[in-house]
Amino acid sequence: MFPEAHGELDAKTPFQLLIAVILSAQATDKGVNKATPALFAAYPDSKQLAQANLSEVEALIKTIGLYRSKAKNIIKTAMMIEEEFGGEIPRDKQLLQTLPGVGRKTANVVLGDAFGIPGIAVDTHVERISKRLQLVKQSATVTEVEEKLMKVVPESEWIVTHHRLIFFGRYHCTARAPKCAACPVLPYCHFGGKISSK
DNA sequence: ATCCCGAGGG
DNA sequence: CCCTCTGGAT
Repeated sequence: MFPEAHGELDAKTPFQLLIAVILSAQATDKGVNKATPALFAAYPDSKQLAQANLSEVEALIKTIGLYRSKAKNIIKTAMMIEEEFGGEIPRDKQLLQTLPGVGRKTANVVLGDAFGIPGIAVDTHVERISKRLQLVKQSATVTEVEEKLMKVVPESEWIVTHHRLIFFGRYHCTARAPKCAACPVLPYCHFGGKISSK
């Protein structure tokens, strides 16, 4: 079910992963992982969450941020999984994106981490690094970043590359105060270690 | 382009 | 205090 290395989100099933990824928008994995145990204890699967009370779900995920829209979205998503997809998570990017709260990035992560389907999800880290290393121009959209990376990286390594970029972005090439002095790819970086931590 | 939102880091 | 976090919908 889970082929191998996935992200740092805690989830026992594809459904829980889907919910966790929706919740992770503009939030840290750590923050999501703090809230999901209680959430999944109360609503372990789509059948349970589809019948959940809105304000109870809001209370459970409040600490994550953006909780009002996220509570509404995950309940509606659970309802759609039950009613339109027979209780199964669709293994298709377009179908996944019909679920509320699921966009291009979330769909890619779920397909890759739950089903091993190759793709490169462009999140804030991947976008930042691609631009600092000038793989794409500063004004590039997330879609352009995704296309560029898929062209440069062989398909068999898309998922691994994605996770490496995330890890690099989260712990080294951070948005604020990146650790340029100890950077392995400093010679390839346009900024050459002088990113003003503005 | 803007809104939604709280927690944690620097 | 201000910035950032595996964005998505309007």
